[in-house]
Amino acid sequence: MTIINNYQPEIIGVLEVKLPTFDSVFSVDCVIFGFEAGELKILLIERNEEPFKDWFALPGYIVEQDESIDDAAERILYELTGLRDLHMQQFHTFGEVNRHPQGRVITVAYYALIRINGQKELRPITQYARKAFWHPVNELPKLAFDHSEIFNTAFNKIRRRLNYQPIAFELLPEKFTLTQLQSLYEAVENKKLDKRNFRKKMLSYGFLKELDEKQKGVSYRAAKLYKFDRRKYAKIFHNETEK
Amino acid sequence: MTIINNYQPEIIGVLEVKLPTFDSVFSVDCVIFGFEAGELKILLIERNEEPFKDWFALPGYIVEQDESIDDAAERILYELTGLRDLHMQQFHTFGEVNRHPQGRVITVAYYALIRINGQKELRPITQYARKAFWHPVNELPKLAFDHSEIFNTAFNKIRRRLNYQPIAFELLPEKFTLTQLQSLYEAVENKKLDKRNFRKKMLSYGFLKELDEKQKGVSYRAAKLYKFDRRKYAKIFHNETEK
DNA sequence: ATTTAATGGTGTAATTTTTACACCCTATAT
DNA sequence: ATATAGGGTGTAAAAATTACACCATTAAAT
Repeated sequence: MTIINNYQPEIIGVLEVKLPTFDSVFSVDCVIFGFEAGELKILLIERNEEPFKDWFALPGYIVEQDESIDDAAERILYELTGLRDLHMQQFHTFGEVNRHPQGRVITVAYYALIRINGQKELRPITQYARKAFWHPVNELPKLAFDHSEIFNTAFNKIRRRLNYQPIAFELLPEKFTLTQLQSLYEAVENKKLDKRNFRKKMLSYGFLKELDEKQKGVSYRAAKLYKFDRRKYAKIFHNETEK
Repeated sequence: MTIINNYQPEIIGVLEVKLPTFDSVFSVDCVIFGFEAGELKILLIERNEEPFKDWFALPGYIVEQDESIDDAAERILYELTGLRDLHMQQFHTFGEVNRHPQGRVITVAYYALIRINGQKELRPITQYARKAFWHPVNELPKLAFDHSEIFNTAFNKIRRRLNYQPIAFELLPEKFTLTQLQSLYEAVENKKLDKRNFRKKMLSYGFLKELDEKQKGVSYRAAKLYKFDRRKYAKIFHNETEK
């Protein structure tokens, strides 16, 4: 049984006491989900640095000393992929001693869900990523570090949250059809749903706003477009927060 | 916009590259729930060290360099309270820059649910806690650091999980009555439940095993005792894991 | 102009789940 | 014996979920 042992307070000023420290690093990793062509995808980078140079990895890097981890997540995602202003949600911290080959690195993992369409080009700002790209969540390649495990944890999380958090609407364009919404649910849950029951249920919640617009550019009967009404949702569900 | 800047690889051996590091500390904090006398309680310590000397706080301390955070959580809880072999579950990491008055400390928070009765005495092993004790979750005092926020996050988490994870049984004695189970649900959800409906529903799940025993030492009609059947639960719910 | 291909859009009945609700039973203490 | 305190049970109404199939509309192809 190890007893906590390296706390040897040292008086610096009148009231300051130095914290016990050792070389340690923490990082954030981001699992960014998108939905395109009926497929669920995640954002990967191709690493340009050792270790795992040339491997695919989740966008992630080291947290600076003077930024919160939430801020770090936003900054790092931007620097590695060019994406910003997403609502990222922390979901788990991975702290195995040997998860990084070069030393002790604890990583806080975040996920976010975004619309792929209409996003500006993916373009890493730093040299640490050679490129960033979307990859379908089925048939994922091996990823650097323990990133496959991080991805699996994230996927399980959002799969579970899909049915009690309004996360689907973050993946779809602002205006979407009920069929698009349904195919997203089908992709995440990996099963077919009944069209009539799905529509009945979704509409019964009362937070979908039917627009006067229709789909355009399709070679078949155009579907009505809907919007997610965040205000109504908050009213109905008493603004339950999630942390 | 800060660009990642302090990664200056340095060749040490043939293949080793030094990681960028800075003084940083991470810790774990534990929110341990117990249930006693119809009340939900958590485990607090009275601090014996600056900062926040003499304050009440969640049991928590600094992770060692060579232990995983999961291991650290178990060790630290033991050292501060004398409790061990709980199943702790990580639930959130708190990373605000100024959450610790003496420097940058990121903390990974864990929760666990345990039976208070039959636990051995609470007895801190280290000097960092003067004592450890149970305190009802209603009327909690101000806690050190951001521990009140950590507690609130934990409480919201378990409140939500109560209805889709078998966590209630970790709080009760191995053999319990349906009334005890119900009063636990009522304490966590903070509302009265209907006795007949509650029993009907609980029993309908099929994972409660009725024993041939009855309650003892009560001055009224003794109630039947039940056990939670973990194997049946796993069968019924396909062993859904939670991370 | 007609046909084809592709998806849009709709209702009802059966089943299951949830809710609301009140009284007698039994063990102990007096 | 009786008072006390919680133990234990059923039914009907309402709500939610499931299963299930066909006609409508549009653009493109002919």
